[in-house]
Amino acid sequence: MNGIGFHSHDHKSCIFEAVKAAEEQCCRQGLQLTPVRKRSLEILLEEHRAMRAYDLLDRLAKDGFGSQPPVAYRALEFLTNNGFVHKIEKLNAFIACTHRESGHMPVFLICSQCERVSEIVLPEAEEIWSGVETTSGFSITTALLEIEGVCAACKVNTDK
Amino acid sequence: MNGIGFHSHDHKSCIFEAVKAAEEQCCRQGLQLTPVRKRSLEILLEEHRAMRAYDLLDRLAKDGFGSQPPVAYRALEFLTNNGFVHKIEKLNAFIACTHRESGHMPVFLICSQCERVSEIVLPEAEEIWSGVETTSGFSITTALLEIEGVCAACKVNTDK
DNA sequence: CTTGATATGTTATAAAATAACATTTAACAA
DNA sequence: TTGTTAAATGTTATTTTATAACATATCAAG
Ligand SMILES: [Zn+2]
Ligand SMILES: [Zn+2]
Ligand SMILES: [Zn+2]
Ligand SMILES: [Zn+2]
Repeated sequence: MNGIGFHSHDHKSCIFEAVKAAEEQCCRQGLQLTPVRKRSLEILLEEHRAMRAYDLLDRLAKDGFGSQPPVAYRALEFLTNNGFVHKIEKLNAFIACTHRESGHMPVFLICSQCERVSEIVLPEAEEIWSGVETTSGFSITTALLEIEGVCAACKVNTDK
Repeated sequence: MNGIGFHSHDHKSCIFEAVKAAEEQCCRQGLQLTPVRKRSLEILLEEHRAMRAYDLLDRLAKDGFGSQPPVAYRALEFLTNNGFVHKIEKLNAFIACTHRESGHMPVFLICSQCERVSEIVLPEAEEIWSGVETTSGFSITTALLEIEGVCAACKVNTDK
């Protein structure tokens, strides 16, 4: 067990399950989870935090893959396009998805102190988005919700 | 009148009012709305769309201000810190705020076709954010909600 | 007048992302 | 088999976005 993403969990099985789910989804949808793509997903899952593209690139290069920016950006494009990874725009960084429901619109809590990022479920989200569509006549394709602040753990530390 | 931000409005008075409000707020809070800062706000208000920092810089340089990146970035930092301008993270671009309530958390609709951006009010927002705080123990400082899709006008054009 | 704080200006550099093109790989048709 | 394609990977070069570092100017307080 390991304290990550604001709370402890069994990280090894979490990686294993996520990779397996990705493999299955790729199989079903005829997508190619090639070595560099799979390894990128694994690295992001292992880190379990928002990683910048160039940090991922370093890791990939050490593992014998190409060492130039497009190597990382292409893998990230594939992974984000297919929902395995999300981009945190505020951080120019990427994080492995921790929710297996396809097509969900991710919501992130970003702690300014420990820099950890937690992907949460906002049950009201769908309802809100459809309300916006109704009142504005705007057809939503993607919604990005990034919430910045101080996580519970850091608050405790600060109080001391 | 001019079609901007998904709907028509009196743009000149909209600029005038916003600049006046900024001046008053700066006066009240002891902030300095210096020439370059004021001009930056005016340009963003005139454009009434998301502008990239280097586009703003070009405009400032033409108006006799400095021509190097920090000139634009510093003005933008002042304006965003004080709520006169918002950054659209998805576009790496900046847009003048169209809501005068201080401390509001902005919500943006970004049209993928015409690239126009509209800042909207989401009445449920405060309630949702505080719900997140309660359930997660996370203290929110800022929330970023960027919604991408197709605006009503572009939908009509596409249907034709 | 001096000092310190704030703002502006510059040069240089860092960080993030993409364009363009060559090479490889694997599936497929002739 | 062999030629033909499409997808993926690799590289070099460049663009786009943002900041560091430092010099100069402005102005109010002491
Ligand atoms: Zn997710
Ligand atoms: Zn934290
Ligand atoms: Zn606003
Ligand atoms: Zn549109």
